[in-house]
Amino acid sequence: MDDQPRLMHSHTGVGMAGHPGLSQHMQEGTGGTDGDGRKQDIGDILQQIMTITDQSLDEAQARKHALNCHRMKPALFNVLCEIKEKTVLSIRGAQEEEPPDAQLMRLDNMLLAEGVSGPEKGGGSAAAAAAAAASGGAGADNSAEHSDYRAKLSQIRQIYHTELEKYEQACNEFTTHVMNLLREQSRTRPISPKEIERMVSIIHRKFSSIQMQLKQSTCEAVMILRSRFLDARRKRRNFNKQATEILNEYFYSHLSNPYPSEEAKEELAKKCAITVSQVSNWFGNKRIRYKKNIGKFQEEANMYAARTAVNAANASSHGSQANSPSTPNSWCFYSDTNGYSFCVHIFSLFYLRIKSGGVVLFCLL
DNA sequence: CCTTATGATTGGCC
DNA sequence: GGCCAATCATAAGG
Repeated sequence: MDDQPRLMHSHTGVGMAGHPGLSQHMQEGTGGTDGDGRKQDIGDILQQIMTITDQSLDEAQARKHALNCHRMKPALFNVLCEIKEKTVLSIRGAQEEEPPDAQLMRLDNMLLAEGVSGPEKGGGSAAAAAAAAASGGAGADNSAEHSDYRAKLSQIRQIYHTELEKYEQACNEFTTHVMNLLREQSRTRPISPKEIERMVSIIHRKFSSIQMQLKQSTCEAVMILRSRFLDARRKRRNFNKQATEILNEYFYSHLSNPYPSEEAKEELAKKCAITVSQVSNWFGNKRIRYKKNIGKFQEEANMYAARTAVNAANASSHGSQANSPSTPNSWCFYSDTNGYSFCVHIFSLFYLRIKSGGVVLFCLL
């Protein structure tokens, strides 16, 4: 009963900080009993604060309890929370909404693509596909390397997941700890739930930045692993003979304009079991190397021209042929040192004599 | 082991 | 973004 008016009084005093009467009292220092009493109060509070550490725990608890139980406490607390929110939260509240981090998304996508962060699967299909592509579709002979690669990848994966779990656990622990602490303090300090929320989001942001570092280093590890095991340049494999023949056939039958369209590239890629970019690489290399030394490729050019001619002949004589028109088994191809190419049909008396990419003779034996 | 062949990469150009 | 030219790095052959 004695407490309440004093509290009310001091509250009013705070609320009327700009009141001339109050400042006058402060400046006067000495004088009226009213001013003295207030000064006494402030002095008391200061004294209490200064000696708070000297108090016994029980005493402090009792004081705290008394404070918490005060009738005006909730109302005052709400007012303080409101003021705090208006002054502090409104300033920083605006830029709370953070856009989804592009860098983080990239890392996530990569980890998913490499089969590190996604669901467990037989070695990561994307990586396996990349490996198969890098090996020129040949496969089989480097399966040992692949299993080694997969083992290393799953090792990275395991480390990544345990670390991630550790971080998450630590984050949760820390969050609940801080929340409990703030909740506890919110009974005596003006801490609104919104502020607790804010603090939690700050903690989460801190931890997610740590997580991002983990993701980054995991990505780096995967990249190093990839470059070690799957770098196509290091693990170059020649295309198989059939693929090379298909590509050469196209090249020499389009020698005047050896630039396959995107569709043609896709078709060739499918036929050769290689990627479209490998087809592009092949044609790029072929064009430049052919141009550099046409003489060297003359023989090859003749041979493929002969094949094309034979195919055309076959097509026209037999109508449409279902079985592999590119390399008819019944034809044999030869070339001599003069740059002539021959192809002989084993059941007939025809042969082709070819030079410089064109059919010179087509005659009976 | 040296040379050649060949698929991939890189930097510059348009 | 495709192409060229130079280059790299490995495969293959002798």
